Amino acid sequence: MVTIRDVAKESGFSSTTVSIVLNNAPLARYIPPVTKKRIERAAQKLGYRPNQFARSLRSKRSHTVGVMVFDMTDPYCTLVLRGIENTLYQSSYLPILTDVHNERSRFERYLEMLLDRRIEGLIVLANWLFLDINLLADLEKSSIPTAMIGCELETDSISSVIVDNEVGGYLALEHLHSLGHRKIAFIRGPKALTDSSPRWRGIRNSAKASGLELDPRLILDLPESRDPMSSFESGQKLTEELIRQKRPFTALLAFDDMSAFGAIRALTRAGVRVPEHCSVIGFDDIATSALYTPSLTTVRQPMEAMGASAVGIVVEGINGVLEKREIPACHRKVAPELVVRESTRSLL
Amino acid sequence: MVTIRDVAKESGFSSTTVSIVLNNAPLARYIPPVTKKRIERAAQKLGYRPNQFARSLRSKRSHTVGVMVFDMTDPYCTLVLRGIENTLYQSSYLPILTDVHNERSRFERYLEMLLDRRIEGLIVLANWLFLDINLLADLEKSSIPTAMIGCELETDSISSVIVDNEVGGYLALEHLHSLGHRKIAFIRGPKALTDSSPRWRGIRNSAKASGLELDPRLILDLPESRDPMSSFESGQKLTEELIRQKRPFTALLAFDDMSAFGAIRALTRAGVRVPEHCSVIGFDDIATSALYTPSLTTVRQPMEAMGASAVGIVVEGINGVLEKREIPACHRKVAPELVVRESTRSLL
DNA sequence: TCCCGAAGTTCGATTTAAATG
DNA sequence: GCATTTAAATCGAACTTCGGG
Repeated sequence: MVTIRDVAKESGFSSTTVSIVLNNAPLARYIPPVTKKRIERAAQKLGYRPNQFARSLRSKRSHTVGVMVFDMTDPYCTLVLRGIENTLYQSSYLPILTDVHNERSRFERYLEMLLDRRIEGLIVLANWLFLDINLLADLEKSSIPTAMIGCELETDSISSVIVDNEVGGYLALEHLHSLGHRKIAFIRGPKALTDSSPRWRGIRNSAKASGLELDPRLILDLPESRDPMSSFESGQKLTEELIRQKRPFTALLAFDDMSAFGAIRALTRAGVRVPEHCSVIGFDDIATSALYTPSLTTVRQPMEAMGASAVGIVVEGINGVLEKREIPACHRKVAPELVVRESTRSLL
Repeated sequence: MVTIRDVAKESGFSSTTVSIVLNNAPLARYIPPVTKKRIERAAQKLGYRPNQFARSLRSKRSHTVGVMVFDMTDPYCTLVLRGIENTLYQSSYLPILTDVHNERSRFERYLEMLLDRRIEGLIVLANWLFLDINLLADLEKSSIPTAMIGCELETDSISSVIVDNEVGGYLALEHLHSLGHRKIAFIRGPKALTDSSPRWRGIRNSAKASGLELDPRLILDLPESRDPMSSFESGQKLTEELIRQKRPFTALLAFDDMSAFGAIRALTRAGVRVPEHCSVIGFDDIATSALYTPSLTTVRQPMEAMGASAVGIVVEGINGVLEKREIPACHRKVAPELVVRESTRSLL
């Protein structure tokens, strides 16, 4: 490996001067262009690559941000990660992505690894269940700026970025109602998911606002689970149940896109065509939703923007730490957006 | 930050002894249990966490493997990444994942960053186009064990793991033929993709073996593109063209699952039901394929296994470097598997 | 005083060589 | 020679201090 001393020797200057020139440090002002040229050419020639370990050891900086995802296979992740990656790239931080598979042991081990690598910030993508996160214990004392996406913590030391579930629920039902649907079935989220209750609140508010009455027998709940795939399967099962029940409904509002796909599968198999005989609306707008047949009407979470926003918070936090400013945690709630596609149709 | 010297002071021993004990180095044999206990308790008490930068600086090891993906939003990636992550986790290497968005500039910048971080191995997931990879230039001299997934290079310094496209193509057509289909439409891959030609070769071989004649007017090609989404759109467009042409066909063999989805969308919109009026088969078995309505019959690439296999090669290569053994590059071709679901149906 | 460059110290852990009883 | 411990050198870069012109 070629070191700074090799460059010094090759160029005929001391390693101090080489360091100053290559880093364009303040003192570089005084160094004549000829010297700079010579040094730069020497570095070029030898293929000098500063050792980041030495540099980090000295500077106590890693230019690294940890990213923990609870389940990479959840399609919800991909676009959020895109947003994170893009924004970090612009800030010249290198993300270190870990996937904890919703397992406590992995969570702990990866957290240790990230801490060992001296990450300067942390972004947690808590996309699916598994709650009793005692990040706090290990994190609060480390004073690493942290942002969670998709889940808000009571603590005020950890920032968060979440979608406004209540508005989203409201939009979804409002859309179905405006199309003339009155007999509507609902698949609610699992109770343990923090998204579930505000989303349902928005639905109830929307119902109240339009004078719609909700039939309790058309309201079902997804079971607890730590697997995104189960959302699909449960969506399918619950819808089959709904059909067996023979209570008529002309539209179905699913908790998320995955359960909506399950519902469509069940309906189609039962000979109920979507959207001709029954409209279906989802939530999230994952990549598959646009590709589905029929393409899915849904409430979009601005996932890339959410990822970018989390990075913004964390980078701001890092700057705060560097300048010894105290930056309070912030909690952002972003607005979702209705995306109308083929799976919903007007009764009018 | 608490250093080894703090632990030394706290325990009453020198930092040398502390290091020996905590690392359980060979010399630890001579150190009496009492001393060890004292040191361990001191470390515990202070919450000592060895500085990886200092350690890496000394040992010249990073315990890190770089992973470059050409496009994270390609659904093909997710499961491969799972396989990579899982296997690296077991080997105690930390993956550093970068997404180059199929952009040359990002590729180069991220490669620099990874090299700066002294990755000990590299895995490249070349899932979609963008060929003229001159990795070689930067990589061969660095002597970092490298494995590519999904794309085989002529060079023999870089290992590869690819699916046996020819077998896959064979399986796909054989399946349709065995169901009684004789008028079959084909959507081939873009010419620039290395997967395209062997896959087509397998199809032709299968046709020959069963005495099936291929109608050139039912054979279309996906255009070049560096966006996985375009595969869907093009699949849809080409199928619409096919339908407009009014040449009858009872089955369609798509290049990949995305184009198959596009085809299904086009067929469905045209009132052709899948699989009642037309069977469709894809390639890859991405996550969405099982969720689609109808669920997609396809040729599965064992993606997790491919990821794991690449890690195996790279870790083996790292061990080789450490022991100064010369490990030749290896090229693995894994067998695909037919997955029969709802989108294909027998004519018999 | 201003400009230029070098010698020496520091970061934190590992390792070699060596000093004790 | 053996068990036990440690001082000092090392890794590579950056910064502080200082001297010569």
